[in-house]
Amino acid sequence: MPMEPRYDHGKTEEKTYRRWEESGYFNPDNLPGERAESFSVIMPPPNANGDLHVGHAVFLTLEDIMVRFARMHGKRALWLPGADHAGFETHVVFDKKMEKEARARGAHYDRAQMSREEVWRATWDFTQHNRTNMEAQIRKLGASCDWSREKFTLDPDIVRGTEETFVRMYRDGLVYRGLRVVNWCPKHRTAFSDLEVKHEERRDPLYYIKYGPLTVATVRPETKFGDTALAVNPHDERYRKYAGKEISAEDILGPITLRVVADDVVDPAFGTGVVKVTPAHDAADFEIWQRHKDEIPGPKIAIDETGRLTALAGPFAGLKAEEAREKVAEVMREKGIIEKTDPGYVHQVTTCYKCGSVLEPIPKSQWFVKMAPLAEKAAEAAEKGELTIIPAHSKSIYLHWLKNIRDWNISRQIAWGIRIPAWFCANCGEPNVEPKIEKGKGEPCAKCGGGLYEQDPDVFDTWFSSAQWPYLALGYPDGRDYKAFYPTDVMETGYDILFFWVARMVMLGLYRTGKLPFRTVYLHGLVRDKDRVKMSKSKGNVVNPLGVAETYGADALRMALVAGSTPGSDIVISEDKIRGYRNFATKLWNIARFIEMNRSAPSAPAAAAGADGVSRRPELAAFAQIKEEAAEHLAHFEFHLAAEKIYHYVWHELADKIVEREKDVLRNGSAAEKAESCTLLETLLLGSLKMLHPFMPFVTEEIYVIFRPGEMLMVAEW
RNA sequence: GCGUCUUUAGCUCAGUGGCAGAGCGUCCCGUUCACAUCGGGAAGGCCGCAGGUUCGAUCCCUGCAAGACGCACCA
Repeated sequence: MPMEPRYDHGKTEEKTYRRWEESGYFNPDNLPGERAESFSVIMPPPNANGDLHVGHAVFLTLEDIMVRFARMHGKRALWLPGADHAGFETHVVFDKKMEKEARARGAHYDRAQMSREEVWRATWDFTQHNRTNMEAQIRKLGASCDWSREKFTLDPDIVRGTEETFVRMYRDGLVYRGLRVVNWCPKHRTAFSDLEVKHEERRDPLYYIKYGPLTVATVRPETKFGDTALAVNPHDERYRKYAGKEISAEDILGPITLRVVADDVVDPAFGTGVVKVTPAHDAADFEIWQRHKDEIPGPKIAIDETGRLTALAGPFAGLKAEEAREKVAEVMREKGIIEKTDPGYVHQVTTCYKCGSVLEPIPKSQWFVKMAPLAEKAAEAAEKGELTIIPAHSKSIYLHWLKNIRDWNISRQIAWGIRIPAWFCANCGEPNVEPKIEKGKGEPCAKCGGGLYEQDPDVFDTWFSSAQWPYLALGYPDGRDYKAFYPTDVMETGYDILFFWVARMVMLGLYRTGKLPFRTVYLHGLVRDKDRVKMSKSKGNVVNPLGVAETYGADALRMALVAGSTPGSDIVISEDKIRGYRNFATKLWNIARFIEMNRSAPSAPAAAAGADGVSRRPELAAFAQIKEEAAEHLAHFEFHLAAEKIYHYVWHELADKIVEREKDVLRNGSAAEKAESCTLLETLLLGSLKMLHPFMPFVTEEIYVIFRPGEMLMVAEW
């Protein structure tokens, strides 16, 4: 049957994927032949809260290339797919969806009107629906992952494993309950880890406020209702006489008395060299209090969880902190307490990475992971070279972070996630991680002897369970897959989650399994448009990978994402580039069509007849050279170099030179010459298809089956 | 403040211690040919700047400049 004059990806991609999937070869257990060596990659589970975006297409392409290459090299290749419940991320997406739906009904959505169980159930349904949708999208891009092993991050065994890790870490002293000033978002009403905050530059007035004989410079006069002390540097001659003494002052709500403590963190050169200590609303001040607990009072809550001033603020109670600022300053000015105001002070504020709200530091008891011992081992693995990070410079970024690490707050005040398996005594509030608790009853409380408990309402930071994904998804500790495929070979993901995810997987993997979860980390960049602008929905410059795959074919998109993109640097993509690779698929199709027409022409002798003469042809040696170089590039994770080399060979060598040269032979040569020519071209074509298959799996498979009916390129030898 | 990266053709990016590359764009020519989703050809570069190492540097080293990003409790 002659080949279609045009390659129509729309007609064939879905069919081809189905053929792969039905073959069962995505599952390493079903692969043909003896396969002693295994190769495993865990897919970063996409968030089950929306459509795939082009960033997903990047990692699906790169990982698929690795896996297909390994599979074609006779390895037991496993690529384990998953879906992420994505705790807080999904919480936010879900809220937006509910708000939108409520607005459409002319109603108002209020999460507080729903019980925890209702929220959970609705979010569950939402993610399961998205998950199905997402799986179909992953298939469209040609990902050869083993669907029979697919995991969800809330599968019972994952939840159990995560809880177990928490309990073990608690016993080992690596998890503790601590009262800290946390990063609190007054809009989302939850705390965040230090990674989830953004620092933003602001220009605000700096108020110089009189405290009796001393003056303090601050940008937040509204926090003064939470003041419990003043602090100066112990070496500051100007204030030595005040250190350790109390000062009295006329303040906004009447006279106050504050003790002045001496502390090294105070920079004599900044402002007046005197700091007001507000332990409830500033992390640094909280630490000053911790160092001077015997001398000064602890946190006084002047701002609540909604970001409004409390009763401590007297007439200002109920105002949002930012609204109150200038009002408080105004009254102080009237009372002559403000010495001066410097209007243009540039400083950093921490904001919510999701909504941009200025975060309100407030003191809360949360669960923290003690990072230093974990980080030390994670750093050591990279320093010793047991863990390779690509690109190499990422290693210094990784190490820099690990060496300056702070403890990790893993408590989140939302419903969607894995609930923390900790209990508080109903009587005295003492936290307890150990007792066997059924329906709130357990062993007597160690502190007060009570036997009734309430479970911590908080859930884990999603990254706490994600950090355990490689070994939990493989069935640690007893699973067959864990034994066969752990440690995995490569972790391929974006550089933007090096700390969030990669470093933490290394830490918890080492902690729990004693082994690195992967030997190599490959980091890809962010996708940008052709003007180098980061893609975002609000800018309207997003490339929808499914739309592109629809228009130009998944193969074209894949090549466009790989070619010209070096590891760790951002990926620039444009429609022109994608179109270029669509043209390449067409070119390949036409090369094949030309060869196919000639070999099946009535006058053509059987191709095999010319085989003897072909083996000596210089084109074969040249091809072998190209193939070796491409393999070398792939082995070194230089996907872009391999892609370009193969592209260049197929178009500018095979098509432009070899095929053109052979045309003459095919028209005018003897029967033997024609046969040799056919064999040569077919050999080079099939070899090229194999080389190219990991990059452009659909079109190559589609052509291959025409030449080798009944066979499958996916499991051919590379 | 600490750290990382980038700087190469009009644009977006590869690359190499020994004549500087691709895609797109531009210009010219070409469809009875596998392919106009194509072919042939052309123009276009102080490889950011200044030093150093070297027989030789776009590449290695140092400094500088510009830009991007990450980390960070100066109120």
